Formats: sequence, C-alpha cells, structure tokens
Amino acid sequence: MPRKTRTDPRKSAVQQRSQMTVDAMLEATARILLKSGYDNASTNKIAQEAGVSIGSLYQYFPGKEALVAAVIDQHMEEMMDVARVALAEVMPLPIEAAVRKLVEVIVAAHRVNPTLHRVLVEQVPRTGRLRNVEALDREAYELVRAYLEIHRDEVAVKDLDLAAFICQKTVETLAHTAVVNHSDSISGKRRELFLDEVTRMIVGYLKGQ
Amino acid sequence: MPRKTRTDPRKSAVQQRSQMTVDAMLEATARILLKSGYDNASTNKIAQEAGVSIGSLYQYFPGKEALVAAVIDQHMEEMMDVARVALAEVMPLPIEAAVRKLVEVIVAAHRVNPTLHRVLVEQVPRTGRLRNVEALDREAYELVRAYLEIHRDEVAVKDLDLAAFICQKTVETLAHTAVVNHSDSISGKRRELFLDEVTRMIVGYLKGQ
Amino acid sequence: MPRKTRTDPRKSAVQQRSQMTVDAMLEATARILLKSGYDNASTNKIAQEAGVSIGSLYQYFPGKEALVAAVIDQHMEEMMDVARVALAEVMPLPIEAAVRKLVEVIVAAHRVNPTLHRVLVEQVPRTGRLRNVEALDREAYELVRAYLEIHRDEVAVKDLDLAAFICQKTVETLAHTAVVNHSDSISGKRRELFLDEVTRMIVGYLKGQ
Amino acid sequence: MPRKTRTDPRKSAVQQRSQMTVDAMLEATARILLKSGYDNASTNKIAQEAGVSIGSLYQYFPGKEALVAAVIDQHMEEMMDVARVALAEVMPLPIEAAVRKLVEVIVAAHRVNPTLHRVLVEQVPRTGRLRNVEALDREAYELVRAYLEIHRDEVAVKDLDLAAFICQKTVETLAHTAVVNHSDSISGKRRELFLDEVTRMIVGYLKGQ
DNA sequence: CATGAATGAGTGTTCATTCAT
DNA sequence: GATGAATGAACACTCATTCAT
Repeated sequence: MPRKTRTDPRKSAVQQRSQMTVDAMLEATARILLKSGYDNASTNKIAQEAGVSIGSLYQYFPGKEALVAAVIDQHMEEMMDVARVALAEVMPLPIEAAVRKLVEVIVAAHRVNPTLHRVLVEQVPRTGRLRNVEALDREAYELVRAYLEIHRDEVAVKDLDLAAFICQKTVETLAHTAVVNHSDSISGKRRELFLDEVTRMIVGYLKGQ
Repeated sequence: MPRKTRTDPRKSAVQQRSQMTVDAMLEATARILLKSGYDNASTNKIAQEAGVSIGSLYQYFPGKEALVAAVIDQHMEEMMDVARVALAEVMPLPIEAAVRKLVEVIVAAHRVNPTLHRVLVEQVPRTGRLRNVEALDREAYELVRAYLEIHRDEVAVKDLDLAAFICQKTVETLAHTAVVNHSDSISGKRRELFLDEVTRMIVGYLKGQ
Repeated sequence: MPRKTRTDPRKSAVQQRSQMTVDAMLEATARILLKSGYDNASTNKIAQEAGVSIGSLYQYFPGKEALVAAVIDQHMEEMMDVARVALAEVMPLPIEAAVRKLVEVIVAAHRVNPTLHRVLVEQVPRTGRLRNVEALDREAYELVRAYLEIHRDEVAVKDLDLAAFICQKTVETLAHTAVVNHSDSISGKRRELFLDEVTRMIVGYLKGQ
Repeated sequence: MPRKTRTDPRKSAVQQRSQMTVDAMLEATARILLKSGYDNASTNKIAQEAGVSIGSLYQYFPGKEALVAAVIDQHMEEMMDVARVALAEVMPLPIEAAVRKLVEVIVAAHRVNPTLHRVLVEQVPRTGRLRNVEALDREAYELVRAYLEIHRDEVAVKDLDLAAFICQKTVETLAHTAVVNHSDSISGKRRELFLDEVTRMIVGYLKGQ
C-alpha cells in the first residue's frame, strides 16, 4: 500500500513575490512532467527548472505529489473554464442539439493543453490526492445524469444511471483519445465528421433508433 | 573423455527450474505491483517476495522495467487467450450478433484479473517498453477494421478508420471502467442490461439508425 | 538643526521594547527546549514560538547556541539567586549546621525549574559556550573549598582539594538526581529523611567518625 | 516531542565479511563521536570514516541513533565485563571490604574507555533507546540494594532504598568525574587516597559513625 | 548458476542564515 | 529596526545494480 504523503500546499502565497515563485514552480513542474515524465521528475529538477532554490520549493509544497496535485487542479480548472458556460446553456436544449454541443465542448476542453493532459492521465499514479484527475469525470457524470433526468420523456433508455455512465465515459474517452493521440485526424473537415459521428452515436443510443 | 550420454533430460531439468524461477519472479512482481504500486515496487522487494536472491533476478531480467514489461505481456496474453477464439468466430457473423459477441468477449477478457489490469493501466507509466499496455488496443482496432471491411455493405458509415476507432475505443473503455471501477453494478441481471445497451449503441451507430 | 530635547525616555522605551523581545525569545527557547529537546529545537521554531520574525531573532542572537547559552546563564542565575544569601550565611557556621544548610539550599536551587534543568543537563552538548552548565559546579566547589579552609581545624580530612571535590560533587549529584528523577520520593516526610541522610554522610566524612 | 526512530540493527551479521563491516562501522561511530560530538556526527561521516559506503551502513543500521545505541551497548558490556566477577565476590564480604572492593571496581570500569564514556554520558541525548546509558546505574542500584538486604544487621540505615540510591549514585558520580575530568589527580598515590576517602565516607554513612 | 554484501548516484528534506523590501 | 522570502549546504535514506565468493 502506498504511504500517505502530505499534498496540501504549506502556505498560501499572498505576497507578490511569493505568488511569482509559486507560479514559476508550477510551470516548471508541468514542463518537467512533459519532458521527463512523472517518475523521473524530482523536486530538485523542478526547483532548478523554476530557477528557484530547493529550500523555497519546500516552503510552499511538501513534496512532488503536492506540486503535481496543484498542477492537476490548475489544469482541471482551466478545462472547466472552457466548458462551464456551455454546460449551463445545454440543459434546456433538445437531445440532438445538447449532445452536439456537449461533444464539441468536451473536445474543446481537451484542446486546452493536450500534452499536459496526456501526461497527467497516463503517467500520474491515481493515488491519494492525485485521484483528482478523475474529478472531472465525476462532475461530468453528474451533469449528464441531471440532463437526462430533465429530458426523461425524450429518451428511450430506462436506467438513467447506466445511460449517463455510458454517455459520459464514451464521449470523454473519444474526445481524449482523438485529441491526444490522433490530433491530426480530427483537424480540418475530418473534425466535423468526427463530431458528427460521435453525436449521431450518442443521440441514436438515447432515442432508441 | 567422458562418454556421450544423453544429457538433454538434465538440461531440460535445468530449463524447467529456470522457468519456475522466472515464473516465481513474475508472480512476485504482479503481487508487489498490487500491494505497493509501481513506484514503490523495487527489484529487491520483488526478489525477496519471489524467494530469490537479487543476483538471480538480474540474471533473468535487466531491471524493474523488464519485469513489469514481462508481466504486462503475460497479462495481455492471458486476456487474448480468452478472446482469441471468439474473435475468429465473429468475422462472418452479421452486425448484431458480431457486436454482441465482441462486447461480451471484451468484458470477459477484462475479468481475467481486473485488479492487476487496473494497476497496469493506472500506475505504469506508458514509456518505452511499458507502452505495451496499449498493444491490445491496437490489435483490437485492426480486428474491428477488418470486420468492417468485410461487412462494408451492411454498415452505414463511410469512414471505416474512424468507425473502427470509435467502436473499439468505446467498447474497450466501457468494458474496462465497468469491470474495474463498477464491478458491482455489472453483476447479475444488471450485467445483461449493460451488455444490451452497449451493443444497441454500437449497432445503432454502425447501421445508421 | 533640531534642538536638543530629552530623548532618553524614548531611547529607554526602545530599550524596554528590545528587552521584552529578548525575554520573549529566551522564554520561547526554554519552552521549545522542553517540548522538542535540544536537537529538534530550531531557530525558526523558536522565533515563531516567540512571535517574532526570524530576522529579528538574528538581530539579537547569532544563532541557536547563543540562545541556549543565554537560557543557561539565566537559569543558572536564578538558581544562584536562591542559593547566594544562604551561602554567605553558611561560612561562619560549624560543620553540622553548615552542611545541613548547604544541602537544603542546593536541593532548593534545583527545585527552581527542574524540568528545564534536566533538559539543560541531559540534552545540551557540553561544548563551547554550552559548557556553562558546569559553571555552577565550579562556583560551588570554590565555596566549599573556602569553607574547609576556614574550618580546617574542625575537619579530619587532610587533602582539602579532594574533600571539597567529594563533598560538592556528592551533594550536587544527589540533589540533582533526587529532584529531577525522583521528585516523588523526596516529597513530604521522605524529604526530611533524605536531607538528614545526606547531611549525616557528609558530616561523618568530614569529621572522620 | 522527539519523534521515534528505529534503533534496532537491521540484520545480524553472521558472515565473516559482514561482521568486519559492522565492527568497522561501530569503531568509526565511536571515533566520530569523540572527534565531532553527537550532534555533528552524521551517517555519511561515519560511513566514510569506516571506509564503507553509505548504503552498507543502512543495510545494517537504520540510522545514527541505532549506531550510537550499538556503541553504547558495546561499551556498557565492556564495562560490565570488568566489573561482573568482582560484583559476585562482593556479596558475602563485610561492609568495609565490600565497599572498598566496589569503589575500586567501579573506578576500574570507568577506566575502560573514559573519553568514550564521557562523550556518551555528556553528549548523547537520553531519549528512546539512547536511555541505555542509564542501564548501568539501574543494574548497580539493584546490586547495592541486594547487598544491603543481606547485610541488613550490619548497617545503621533504616530505609534501604534510600541508602542504596545514595551509595550507588555517590560512588558512580565520584568515580565518573574523577576518571573523566580529573584523571591526573587520581593517579599514583593520590589514587589510593581517593579510594580511601570515598570508601570511608560510604562505610561511615552505612554504619552510622 | 546462485548468493547477498557492497556500492554510490540520486532523491527527499531540513534548517541556520542572509538580505531585499 | 522588523520582516519573511529565499538560499543552499548538509543530512537522511533508498534502490538499481555489480561482483567477489
């Protein structure tokens, strides 16, 4: 069993100088993560990359996990910023429009920083605080579930939990893999096709032919 | 000069012993992986768990990566063993039957050793030799692609590459997440429902309503 | 040019504030010493405990050693304050009375702050400035030596140096250990017994039966 | 509060090579302790002094405390080796002879390695396993207590616990301080004088003039 | 071949101390 | 003066890997 390590930031940087330092460290963490992967990322490397002494790093973060956790939180926040507005707008829309919009938005959210997203998802062990990579999934699931509840009469599926799970997971994965591993094949007109197809599949599923 | 006696049995005995050692080490690796996660797994721990000296371990494997890679290969092989026959049978079947069969088989394959599968997918960094976790995906994709080629006339989709990607990725993810994270919710009759729904979605997609 | 006004009060106010700061730091040092021991006591902890910035701390003390040395000096001073008067009174007294008084006084001095005394004696390395823990012993030795010189005719011992050493060290140790490690066993009537016995032993020694 | 650290040796060195390594490390620890004191002794320094890699050190000892604890144990054992025989012989002897013998033996035990003894007593914080520096005291106390019990009729003291405490602590301290801090003043004929005086004091005390 | 003692580069982490604000 | 962010030397400790036995 992996031992529990502190992952909460140690002190919140209120002063200007501090904030810059913290930012530098988070950017450095992301950069190192991309360059060397999670395993080879060390606090010393990160500090050096940030142009900051190792002592300073430990004044703000208790270790590697905490840094990565902060990067994850920040990244998730950025993805959510892209999606949040659209998600609210979607609620009243009929299925076709709603699904289309959602698919678009989820793909867009994955475009924020695909390489970082990839490293985060592929390399960071889902343990302790690092579980937060999955927070997005849970939020999205709840949202889809809520939508289905509202539009219960328009859908042919009985088990809303199951349907929400299937829809959320499917769209999320397809968006992720498409953006992260096949970014070339969903650029230009192929992009439209991809969106069309995914939308069609989900809509077809929900409406029952 | 010693007379030429049959020595093959002896050699074979040695080989047999080696094989046992190797197996012990692979099992130990899997066990440690489950117990401590990838990061905290060390060659010394593995050797001890296997009841083998660290020196012996290095006689068979050049390091941790190699051990984990071997475990991955073995695990993938086991999953494939479950699926292989079914996959051959599926080729001539019409869409409905084929998809249903495939979904069943992929779920079954994920049931082989879900906890190990989970650790392998979630904790092992996809780098170098460790990329092999994705080998299954690639194989499955090729298979789906081949099926669609054969049944081109029965499907409504134009871009077979895209369709194969969507189908494979969707089924794989749903099977994985269902087995690994929601094993309770796909047991008993809910299992049938899950299979039905996924099948319906894919079939609907492929046939175009 | 500004006219010459009385500024002493102001300066004195400043000095007063400084003195409070210094006191706060010394008290904090003692508190941390008790709480965490010498090794785990750090200047940062002490500054925080004192409610003072680390920068300020270094304005008054060059480091941990200096702080602890100051605490030692202060503590020794307090112990001496308890003993000093009695020690002067003792000089003209005959052996029985003198020894009895001295034993009482030394025990009393150890009661000033036994826990701090214990930490100081047990945990602070006797090196450099920190040697001062032994200052008390030296002072006490000189005193005993002087007493014996004066009362040379009443004592049966020849080697006054040796006798002074034996008496001082014995009483000091017994008082220390009794107060610090067996405080319970020298409370109430047992206290009287302890004082009696020690006195009897020393007196018997000095008078030679 | 000082945190608890492991102090038990990690594996007992049975093989010859190992035993040499362990010995080298213990000797190095003692040497470093003498040279730099407890605080400045670091595992790295010790390893280097022992001509051993830091990794080897940690294969046998979990840290500095454990090393020092082992040195203490060893040193105590050596002191006990000097004393043990004499201690047994002493039991049946009458007071004068017994006390004289004991004082001699305790002084002799302190002569085993006075400088190491000094560092151990003065510098090593009495915490956790390191408390063992006091083990000797406890053993000695029990012994004296037992002797007094047996010779109850010959002694004038009532409270045997108290008497045992006073005798043990007094002799121990005088022996320690004499050997460690005044080794010059108890060499040659002054040595005899010292033994005589201490013996006389204790005997006088026990017999009540 | 097996063994496990030995290695040491590398990582995590602390803390006395400085110095710009 | 006071502050506390920043520093970095030093220390604790692990673990992949080698090699004499």
